[in-house]
Amino acid sequence: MTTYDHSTSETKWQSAWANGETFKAGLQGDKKKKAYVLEMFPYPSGRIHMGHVRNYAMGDVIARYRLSNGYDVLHPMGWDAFGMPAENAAMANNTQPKTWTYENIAAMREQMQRLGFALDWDREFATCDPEYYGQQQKIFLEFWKAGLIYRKSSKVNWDPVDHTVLANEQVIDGRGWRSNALVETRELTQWFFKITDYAEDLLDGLDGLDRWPNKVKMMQANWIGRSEGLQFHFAFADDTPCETAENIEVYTTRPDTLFGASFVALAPDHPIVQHLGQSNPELRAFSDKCARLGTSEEALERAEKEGIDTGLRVKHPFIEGKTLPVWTANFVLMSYGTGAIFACPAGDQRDLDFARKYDLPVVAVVCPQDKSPDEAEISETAYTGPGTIINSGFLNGLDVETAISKAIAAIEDAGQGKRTINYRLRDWGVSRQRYWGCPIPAVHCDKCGVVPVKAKDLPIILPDEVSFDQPGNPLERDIDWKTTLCPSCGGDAVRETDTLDTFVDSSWYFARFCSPRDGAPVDLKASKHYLPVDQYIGGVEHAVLHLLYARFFTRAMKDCGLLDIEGREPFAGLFTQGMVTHQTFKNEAGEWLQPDLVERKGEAWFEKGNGKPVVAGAIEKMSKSKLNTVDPKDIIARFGADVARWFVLSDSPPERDVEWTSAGVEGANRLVQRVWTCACATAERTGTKDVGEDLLRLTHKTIKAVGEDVEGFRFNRAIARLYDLLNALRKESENNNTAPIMRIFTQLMAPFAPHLAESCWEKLGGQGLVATAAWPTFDPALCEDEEIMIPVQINGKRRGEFSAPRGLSKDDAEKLALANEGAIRALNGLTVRKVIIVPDRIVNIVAN
RNA sequence: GCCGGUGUGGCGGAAUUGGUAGACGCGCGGGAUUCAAAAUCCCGUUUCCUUUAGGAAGUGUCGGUUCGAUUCCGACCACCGGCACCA
Repeated sequence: MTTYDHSTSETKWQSAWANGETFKAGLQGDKKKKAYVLEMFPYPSGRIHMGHVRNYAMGDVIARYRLSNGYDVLHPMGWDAFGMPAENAAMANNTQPKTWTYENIAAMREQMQRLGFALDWDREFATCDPEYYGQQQKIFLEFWKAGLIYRKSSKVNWDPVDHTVLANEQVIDGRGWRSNALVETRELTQWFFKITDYAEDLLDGLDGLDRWPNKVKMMQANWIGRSEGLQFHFAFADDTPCETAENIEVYTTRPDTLFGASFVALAPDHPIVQHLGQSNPELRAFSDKCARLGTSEEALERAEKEGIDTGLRVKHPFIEGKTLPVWTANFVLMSYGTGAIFACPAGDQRDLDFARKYDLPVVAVVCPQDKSPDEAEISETAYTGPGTIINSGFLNGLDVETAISKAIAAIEDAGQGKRTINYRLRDWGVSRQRYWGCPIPAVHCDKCGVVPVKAKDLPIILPDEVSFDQPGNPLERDIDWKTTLCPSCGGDAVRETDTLDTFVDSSWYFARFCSPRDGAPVDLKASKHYLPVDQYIGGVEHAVLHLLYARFFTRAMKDCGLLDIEGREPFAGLFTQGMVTHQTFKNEAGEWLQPDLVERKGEAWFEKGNGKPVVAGAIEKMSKSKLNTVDPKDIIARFGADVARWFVLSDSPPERDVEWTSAGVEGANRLVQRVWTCACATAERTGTKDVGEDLLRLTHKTIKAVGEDVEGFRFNRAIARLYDLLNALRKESENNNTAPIMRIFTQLMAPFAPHLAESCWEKLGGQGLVATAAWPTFDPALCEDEEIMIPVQINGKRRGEFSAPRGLSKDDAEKLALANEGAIRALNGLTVRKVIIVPDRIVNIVAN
């Protein structure tokens, strides 16, 4: 018997799998019974980290389990390879994004292959391959033809020093991350996908996603934010006409509170405010200040509520002669509804805070059930619940629901507005003023305007070499690349230099995996066979955007005839795993530091080597940009791939976040050695007697439980059960033939520690590869014990227990409980009032 | 700020979803083996009080429903994710 040598074993079995095309889709299992298992593909940052190992190990367990259960498994891998980090690296290291990206991909592929994942590498691609983004450009043209694409002006964060557009992430406290200049907002004409056309469809589709976590469905529903309400207009008061607008269009979900309206508020970037600002410096200053908050909704919402009176007044629609002041306020978003609201401070906390701050009137209009109208007055807390309408003319006495309908009817009758369904979801802006992305296949011609590139001229390939010595988008300065002929008139024209949001790349890659080398974006037969993805696995951080965009793409592609799929949903099953987090560190200059360059002395942290003080930051998900990643290479080198895989799955429930610690890796390594020792000892045993009934029962229970745990993503529990079975196996008498049980153990362990399992399988005389061996079955009769322990409680506290056969009658259970020694002791001096018996579970005696 | 989530021993966590709280692993303590160590094996390990045995408290905090609550309800606290140009 030798110690288990992981590196020999890994090399051996990885090449055996590769040579046997074990994980190639379409070659194993039953073609009619397919399983498409997919983990969200990684951004090629250069090195994999423990978060990747956890993510891909989970998918691998599922893929291997399905393979053992006779499925034709599609389990591919690729690279989400466009995006900003490549440009940043190019600037920092004087290299090209393309070079940097493909080198990273090579390094990460190598690391992943060492982990022995059951992947079909023949289907690999990167989104920055022209073969991929060329197909994406075809999709773009089809969407354009279908009316799903348009251009409009919208805001970007502008760095006035670097002359470049900044991502929200690059705006820190209102300043550019590199230049430290105060960020401005600029209007640019940009490309949009009409995702709002699918708002209702995307919302409805959530109902059918029974294998999605509720939290994700809820977040998506809230994001789409369907609301029913009233869109109507306020006419300007006679003494304050407005030059640019006839009236103010507002949207409200609470028209029942119109009588409580105390002001109208416009977004700071509302056209009316912009216009007034031209002649009102105070107003302009306010708009400018709001613009400096950047474009992120978070920044806008967290800013202190402020506003300014525009001086305009509007007529109240229901109260003759009453007018309301028109303010502009930073909590009103131009992007939602009409960019204008009416405020009823009594019924909305933000409106109330604002009204108190600027001394605007507050009139209670909804009286809660448990209060009388004179108690309904509002002080510091707005009332948003149900109740009876008061102080509201013709709506008085109605409940909220009825009042809403009646108010809408009144406005509609007066021709001032109509019932409207509104969505929070906005159209998807896909323009990026960057080089390292998929070029938008459009041409600007002075004569013909914006013209689509002809499909036969695709792909529009990015230039390989660009210069980053000036800020801004290198494509704009690349005259050779930019200059072209108009596809329509043949005259001189220029290419569109905006590239696509990288979310576009990841919105259909799962479909491309079905036929990765096809001349069309997706081969319809292949997509019909393999889609939808049966099990999609990725971080919760993608719960809204990526998943919503992919759902939109699936619908749009299907409607354009680019995709064939049963139903309209790309991911039938979704599992959102928790993140692997780690403390972040910064030096005095505010630069991120790697955890392994930092050491702790007492309560404080210092840089290793130079001893400079270090600021310990938040514990956040591992990400290359914050340098708080932990590379699995040391663990793999010391203990092997199986230990790394086993360890990341063994302790924490997959959906929970884990703070990274290597404490316990030795435990996983001990297990691997113990399994190998046990397998070797088993193979050498000569005992021929059947194993004991306890072990047999435990084995069947374990087969059942591990299967259920794997299907339910409870890998930590499955592993705990494997420990149990192994412990029992090791205690079994030398005289018994444990080989059949050890072979079952090996199979159950295989999805978690596949190399070790192959070695054990071979040692134990298993046929072929354990990877493709049929999953063991269990006998339900052996999964339940005949004798069970039943606890006895007195007044809810456990005082004893007795052993009894399963299915014991209630009468017998009561007798045995009352005769129980512990129960008798506890009942001393008490009178039994009631006995509660849950069969095969518990007996609770109530006494006093 | 808004939306979603999480909270159980020294640590990661388990608990058949309202029925014995702490499975399994890590760590720690004790022992065996060894010239010694490593490795391995065995035993113990929620806290506190009494020590064969027993009792009390205990699942972020406070309160509620129930014969019985980690599980259901209400309020609060802490942390994490997302917020449309990070991916």
